Amino acid sequence: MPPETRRRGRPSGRTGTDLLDTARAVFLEHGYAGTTMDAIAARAQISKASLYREHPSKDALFAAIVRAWADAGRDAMRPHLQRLESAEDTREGLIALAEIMRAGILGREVLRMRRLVTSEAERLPEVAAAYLEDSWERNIRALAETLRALADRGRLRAPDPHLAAEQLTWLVIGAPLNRRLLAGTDDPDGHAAPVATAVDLFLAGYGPENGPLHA
Amino acid sequence: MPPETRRRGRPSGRTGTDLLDTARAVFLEHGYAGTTMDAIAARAQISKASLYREHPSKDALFAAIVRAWADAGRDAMRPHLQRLESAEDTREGLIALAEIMRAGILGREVLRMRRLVTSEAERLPEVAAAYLEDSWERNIRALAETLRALADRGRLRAPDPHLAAEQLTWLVIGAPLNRRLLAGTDDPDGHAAPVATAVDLFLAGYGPENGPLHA
DNA sequence: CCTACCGATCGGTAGG
DNA sequence: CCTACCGATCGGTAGG
Repeated sequence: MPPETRRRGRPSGRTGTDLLDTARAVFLEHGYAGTTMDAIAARAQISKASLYREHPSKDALFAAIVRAWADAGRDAMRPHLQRLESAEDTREGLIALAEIMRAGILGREVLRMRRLVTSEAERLPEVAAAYLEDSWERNIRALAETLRALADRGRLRAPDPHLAAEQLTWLVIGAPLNRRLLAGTDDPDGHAAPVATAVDLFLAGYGPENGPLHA
Repeated sequence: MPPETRRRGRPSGRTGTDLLDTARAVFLEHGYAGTTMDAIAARAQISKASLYREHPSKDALFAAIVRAWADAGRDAMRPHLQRLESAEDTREGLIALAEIMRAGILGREVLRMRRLVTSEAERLPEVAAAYLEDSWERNIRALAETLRALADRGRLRAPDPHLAAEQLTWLVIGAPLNRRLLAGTDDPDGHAAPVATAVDLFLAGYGPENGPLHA
């Protein structure tokens, strides 16, 4: 029997990052309280004792999952921001970006992760704070830098790029995110406003030759 | 012994609406999973058996609490919308309304209730849907009607008042709501943008003589 | 209306 | 001898 098959001295189940992915799936399916360490261990094909040796408690495991998730999502928007920055037509570039932001934030996994972190935010404030920073504030700042760059080239007028970035973001995702968080998962979001309506209001205030925001 | 003291034939603990208020407080303190029916019964000074006679399950009790809460919050914005509609200065009227919306939605109890409903939304979709309708969609529609009335009197230009109402709402509360939901409760929201920035972007698009939204 | 109690299952840890 | 892992079960508590 070849040593690869025997795997002597190597764990046969998932550990490390694989374990976190598996555990995340279980948490997303059943929620925090509904998830048992037994279920996670079973899914990962390790004993509970092994699970506890890697993560000393359920809370610690959850924190590790959120950290890994937020880490993986860091700078996820970078390439799309690059495309916006070099877009011929600023309005169309903004619409394309807005479409990607909306699809990303309203994705099932992202939505469920958000619900999970939010529901435990009071009990585990440092976990929620890290999530907020890595998967939100950081991306807002990146968008703000792109808006500043566009302003520098006369494509926009944005005296406060960070504020503008927040406003654009919430114009795009506020209503559908709220609906998805509170309505069941089944809503195909048929009656969501096109992202262009958000971009047009944004440009009414921040377009290069528009608006009393710069009076 | 006077009959008021004996209270013969009357339950000595809280029932009905009082019971729902008491139970809501316990849920808000400990979250759904962290709340036990024993704790609620004790706080309400009734036996667990009595509690189960009024509400056949923990889920049913929770549903009744959310329904009562959403019901109490219905039309909470009406008087403030009246004031906006008769405001001398539209911008200042919008700012005053925005201030009230923000304060209301970011209140501790409202925020905690929102977290609670959201976290159980997948398990109890009809509860979350009722909450969304009564304490959200309904208020958006009321705001939309006010905006339409202002447009009719030439104070605004709003071809789609419902869309405009949603956009104003999320410009005002999106960023601080997100931060409060994910950050601990301690944040005094020092670095929140003034509501006037939201109103000004809104007016850049919907002001009576502004913007390419009406080109 | 209450005390007492149930079947089951939880997060976490023992010895080997 | 070590690291990696297991079956079995602990004390407490959940909703009903």
